[in-house]
Order: sequence, then structure tokens, then C-alpha cells
Amino acid sequence: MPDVKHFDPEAVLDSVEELFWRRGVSTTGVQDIVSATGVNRSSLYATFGGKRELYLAALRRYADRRSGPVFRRLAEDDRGLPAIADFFRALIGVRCSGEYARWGCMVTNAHAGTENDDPDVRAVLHGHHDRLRAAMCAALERAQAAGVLRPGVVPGTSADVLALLAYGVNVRSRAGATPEALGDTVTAVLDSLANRPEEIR
Amino acid sequence: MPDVKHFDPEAVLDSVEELFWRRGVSTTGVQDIVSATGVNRSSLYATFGGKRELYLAALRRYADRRSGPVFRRLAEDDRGLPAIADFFRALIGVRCSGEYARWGCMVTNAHAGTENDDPDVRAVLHGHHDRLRAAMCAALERAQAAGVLRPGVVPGTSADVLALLAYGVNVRSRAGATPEALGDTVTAVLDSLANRPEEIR
DNA sequence: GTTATCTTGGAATGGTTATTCCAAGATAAC
DNA sequence: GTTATCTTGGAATAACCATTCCAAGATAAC
Repeated sequence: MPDVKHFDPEAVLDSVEELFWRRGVSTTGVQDIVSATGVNRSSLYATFGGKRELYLAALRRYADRRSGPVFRRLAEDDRGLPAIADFFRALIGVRCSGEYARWGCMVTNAHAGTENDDPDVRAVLHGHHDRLRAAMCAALERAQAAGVLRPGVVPGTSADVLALLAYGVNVRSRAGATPEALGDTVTAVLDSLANRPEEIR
Repeated sequence: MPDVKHFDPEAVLDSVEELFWRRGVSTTGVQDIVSATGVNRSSLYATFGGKRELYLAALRRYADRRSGPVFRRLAEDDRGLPAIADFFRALIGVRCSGEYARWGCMVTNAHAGTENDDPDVRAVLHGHHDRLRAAMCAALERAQAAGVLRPGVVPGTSADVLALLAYGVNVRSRAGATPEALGDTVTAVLDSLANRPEEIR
């Protein structure tokens, strides 16, 4: 007997994610979401809750659908160090081109903003970081097993280094750092991990 | 003939800096500043301009008075790598203790927030980054002159690595990273720069 | 003391915010 | 077709925002 929804919640979340991503949480109004999606306020509140829940859904969506596959690919890549190099190449490419350069990384932005005062947001950030670190660690362990890691390098510790480096890239790219400079920086760190740096590709 | 100001602008900026630092720019209202300082709205606007100018003054103050001396000390320290190790030890100590752990670094937060859409804010961030990088570079050049740097390490490139690492520390400390984990991470990077890692202290 | 000039307090302004409410519309089972 | 139940549109709410304005107060030169 009930009526059925007249819009696609997934499509709405697509727009919401982009809005919160590019404009931040406190500068994006519910009105902006109404205007961008064409969905009425009442429907938004009835379907998702409020602004807080919309942001949380958008952040989880961003982490799941954008970072998730990248992390999985990195963790499952057999090549080790070249996989990490590819990860950073792709990251820098995305962060330094087009409008993405101005928005930065939604997760890193949440880290540094007032968003992370919310325990639920913090839980998302925590999970995201754990997955990033685990993927780096897996790639480093493969590299170590292949014997290409410099003696004394501990995968777990270097995974932390590379994770922090990724946050640094995300932060600086928003301030206009060039892809060349960021690439050189990343290469320097990867070189310090490898037995024969020239083989990272 | 004119009347004289009934409050101390420097003391007001102290409060303003802390307010914007801990609560961010968009979640801090002019009313909050009026309440915290006891200074009337009209006086604030007449003395400083508006909210934007107040934030800019606070950010410049933060960069000048907090980061400035630390950078200068690092650049002038003759020891090289131990000076960098001290820099990070102090940074981690500050970022992981008390309420500073929740606020993070005002400059890094500005990097990742909507604040950096403002060209004047960006100029402050740019200057701050240049000074950080230059200080790191100076310390590395001293280390290289002393012959403690691993062959092949380029001071300029490693300065970029350490700067990004500092941003990473600032980002992750706000999410609850432990000082021990951050310390180990930093140590790993510094070890990779040194000829004889055990001598960094 | 008088006067010119600045500061100050507090109200007022005009806009925006997230959220709620309710009547009107749409749907699908009966 | 009728009816129960959900969705929808749009107005209404109430709080908050940065900023402006002006009369009242304070100051220091004369």
C-alpha cells in the first residue's frame, strides 16, 4: 500500500559526496544538496536522517568506493615496491590535476578539520588508516620476501612512514605543490627502502 | 584629543588565535570572540577589520610566534641530524599531549580546510612551508658537511621528505596516533638518511 | 571647563542555517 | 474505485551568522 521513493538514493549520495568533498562540511548547506540533487528537503531527512548522517554516509562512501579498491589492488599486487610506486604515482596524478587539486583528499581533510570531533567520523578515519597501513605493509612484505628490501628495513615501520607520506602529499597538493616535486619526494623515500633503487622502475 | 583604546590588542589576538586554532574558522563565531575576550563587537571591527582579518592575524601570529622560533633554532643548530631528531621529538611531544592533541597544527589544518581558498591564507601557508623546508635543508647541509649523511642523499630532496613527514605527524596525531608509533616512524626515516644511524642519538 | 575625536555598548539588520510540520500527491493492495 | 500508507512540496520555525549603526561615554588638548 505504501508509496515508493521517487528518486535514487545512490545517485543522491553521489552528489552529496562530491559536495561535501569539494566544499567541506560546514560550508555546504542542506539547501546546496537540495539544489544539486533536485530532491526535496523532507525526502532527504526522511531517507538519510540529517546533515550529520548525510556527511557520514558520504565519507564512508568515499572511503569505500575510492580508497578501498586502490588499497586492495596495492595489497594484492605481487610486485612489491613497484606497486607502491604506482600507488603514489596515481595519487599524485589525481591530486595535482583538475579540480581535485583544490579539493584534496576527503579523508585527509576530515582528519585535519573539526569533522573529526565526531566519534563516528573518527571511526571511519581509523578504519581508513588501518587499511592504508595494512596494504602498504603487505606490499613491503612481498618486497622483502623477494629480497629487494634493504637489510634492516622493517615492513611495519616503513608502512607507517609511507602512510604519513601519503597524508603529506594530500596536504601539500592542496597548497599547489607540483607533481614533479611530490614525485621526486616519494622516489627519494622509496629509494631508501630498496636494495637496488634503480630497479623500482 | 582622541580617546585611547580600553583593551590590549595583543591580548585579544592571543585569545583569537586559540579560538580559531581549537575550533576552526567556520565553527568559531564573532560572538565567541566577544564572549572570550570581553571586548565589544564594535571595538573588534574598528581595530582589526572583520572575521576574515581576525583569522588572518591569528594565523600569521601562530606561524610567527610558534613555528618561527622552532624553525630558526633548527636552521641554526650545528648538529645536523640530531637537531632534526629533536625537532620531531618536540613536535610529537606537543601534538600528542593535552588538548593540543585534539587541535592539531593550525597551519596544517588551514592547509586541509576551506581556509586555503583565500589567497591571503595561502600566502601564509606558502611562507610557512618555505621556512620549514629551508630549515630542514640547512640542517641537512650541515649534516652532509660533517659527513654523516649517507652517500647519494640530496639535502633538498630529503628536506621535502621531512616536511611532508611533519604534515603527516600533524594529521595523524589529531586522530589519536600514539607518540611512540610516531617516534618510531620518524626514527626510521632519519635512519635512512644517516651513514651510521646509531649516531643520531 | 570646554570641545573635538575617538571608543564603547547594545540594539538592529539582513541574511543564512538546520530542522520541522502539514496539507497535497502518489502509490499499490484490496 | 476505495483506502491506507508512504512520499513530496513548500512554507514555517527558530536559532544563529557577520556586519552596521548610532547614541552615550571617555579621553586629552586647549
